[in-house]
Amino acid sequence: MTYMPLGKKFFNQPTVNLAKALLGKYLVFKNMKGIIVETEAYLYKNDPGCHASRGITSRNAPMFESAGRAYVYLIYGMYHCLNIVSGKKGEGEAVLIRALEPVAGIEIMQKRRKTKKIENLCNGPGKLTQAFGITRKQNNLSLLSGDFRVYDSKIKPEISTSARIGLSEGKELQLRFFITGNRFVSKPYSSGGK
DNA sequence: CCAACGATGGTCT
DNA sequence: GACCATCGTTGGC
Repeated sequence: MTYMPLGKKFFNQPTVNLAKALLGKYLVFKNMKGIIVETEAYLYKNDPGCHASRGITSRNAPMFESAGRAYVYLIYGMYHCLNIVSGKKGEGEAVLIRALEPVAGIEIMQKRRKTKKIENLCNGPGKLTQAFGITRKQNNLSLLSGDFRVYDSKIKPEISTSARIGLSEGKELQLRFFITGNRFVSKPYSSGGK
């Protein structure tokens, strides 16, 4: 690994900037590595789709911590979603990691995901946490030290923007970002987002 | 190809 | 008791 892990300064940029800046960077957890190819921003102001929009609760408390932590929660009783907390302490903002291009630890991911197909290992928020073995044990963990980090890269991706996926509120906001044309970006489910 | 549905459990009202 | 920042499967064309 020739690149450096990113620190405070990187995570402290405004949430939308961070959501875009994360594209093309490496997410590293233990022996697994992937290139971030799809993110969504969740804001504290005028964003009813954000978990933090109705104030602090026991679930969303990590979102109100300082930038650079993991916020991991259980969704639909069986999957986990990984966010990176951003914004100022007390605001309640985060970036959802929605898809990765697998780089290392692929055999473990294939075993956990019960498929050999590389494109199907990390192309969705519930899939990438399953592939990486990320659960609520990683909730509120700092990415500023230890074996859970974001590494810099030289990749300068072309970025596309769209509405976020799967929300019942805040659907109109254009806060989803992904690398244009990347084949590891999540596929929309035909049942059409609720 | 696309549309529909159930699994499954924590969190919030 | 309702709601979910999801996914795999099923069934029709």
